[in-house]
Amino acid sequence: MSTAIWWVRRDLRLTDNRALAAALENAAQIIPCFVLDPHLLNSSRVGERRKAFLFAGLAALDADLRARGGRLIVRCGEPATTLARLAAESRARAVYAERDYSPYARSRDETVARALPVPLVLTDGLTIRRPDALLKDDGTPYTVFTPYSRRWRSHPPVTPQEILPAPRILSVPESIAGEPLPEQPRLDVAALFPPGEAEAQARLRRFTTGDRAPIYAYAQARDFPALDGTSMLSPYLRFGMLSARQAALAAYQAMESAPTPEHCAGAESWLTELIWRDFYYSILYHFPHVVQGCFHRAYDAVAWENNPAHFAAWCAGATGYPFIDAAMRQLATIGWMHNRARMAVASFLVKDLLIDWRWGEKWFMQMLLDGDLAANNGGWQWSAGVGTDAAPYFRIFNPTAQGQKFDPQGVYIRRWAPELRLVPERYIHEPWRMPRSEQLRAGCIIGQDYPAPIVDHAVARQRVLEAYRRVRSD
DNA sequence: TGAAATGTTGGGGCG
DNA sequence: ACGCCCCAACATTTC
Repeated sequence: MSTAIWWVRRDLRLTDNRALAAALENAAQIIPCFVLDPHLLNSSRVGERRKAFLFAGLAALDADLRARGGRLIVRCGEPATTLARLAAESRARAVYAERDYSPYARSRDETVARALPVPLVLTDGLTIRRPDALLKDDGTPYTVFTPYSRRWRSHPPVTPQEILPAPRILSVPESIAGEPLPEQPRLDVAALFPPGEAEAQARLRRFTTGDRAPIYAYAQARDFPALDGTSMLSPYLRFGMLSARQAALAAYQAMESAPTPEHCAGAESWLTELIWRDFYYSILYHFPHVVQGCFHRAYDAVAWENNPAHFAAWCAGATGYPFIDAAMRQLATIGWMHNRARMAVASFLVKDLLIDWRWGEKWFMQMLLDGDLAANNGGWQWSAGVGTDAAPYFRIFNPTAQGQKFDPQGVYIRRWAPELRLVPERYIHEPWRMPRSEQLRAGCIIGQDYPAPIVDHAVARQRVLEAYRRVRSD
């Protein structure tokens, strides 16, 4: 009886999984195997919460496999030796996996391919369009989002036929044993982000189907962090509990059945976010130096202040700017942050505090359930104005104005920074302006219950403009 | 997927 | 009626 290994990495799903499908096409029995790679588990960029989400996701995948007659085999160790041993033990004829694009993943896969006695077959599926197949006419990669997205959209829409159904039944050899997952604190946000493919599918359906689907309001609602206007699918896409291609299909279908052009625009703008995701994978693939430093290398020379006390205040949500602090506490509390808020806090760290964007990038990786190298790195470089398609360096968010625009009544602020709950609306974005009597009435003494601003925005703005000006060539 | 600084215009108050 | 100032509202430029 022929056997193949399905090497599960960040594709924790049975639906629309080309690696799984290819394994099943070529073998009567498969071994779904997740390798706990010490390099990743001990990385300082992998937070406990994301690890817990992964482990719970593996348990969910195991349950889904068992419902189909299979199970998940977990092995611990270096992928090359672990998989070579498993291949020998099981007499597998090949190993199938979904292609990944980070420099680490690519070199790991090369090492694994060399170590295996059988072929390592890599399939598409992490992105919607292949990074190496979406190039400018001159054969070079895109470095600006808008033309990239234009070319991306010029491809035919994703069709339902492309989405591979989950296998109904599969068979795993009895003789193969796994190891238990190491002890791990349980996922404290499991109620908010239940791990697993079933939840991912349910969310996608809820977000994209019906005339009143949230996707239709996305273009307007997505900018207001107090609203429930986004899909909150990012952790699921991060671990492949949902295929990005299936998400794109849902967006196309919503566009097609949109009742009005405005509704259609909502679905289009959600699709644009999926295209951003593809774009940043493409950047990571073609320009791997972004992992270490700025896409535009000149900005590596910016003289950051890197004040550790300021960084600690930013991490803790204690900068004195309510919108920033609410966002940072949301991140620390639930392992997720609204995208509008991500842009604001990133701008604040880099432009107001003059701290190296890589400090913020790393903190996000440690805290986010959806922490993903390509998207996170791309987003940070964009915010810092040092990356592809960068916001010009002088595009500096005003931390107060961002709150006033996108959380006018301070609903989001009050939710995440409860010491400000009783602050009147006219002071909610600038509580330091409250007269003493108002502070007493609101039970919020500035400097005691809530910090005074740690920097003056107007001063900080001039400082960062000067710091960037110094490294510019033109 | 900004925001601040600067420039322009036009209405109204007022001597 | 006129010129002047103020300033809001909007437009443009600049970082």
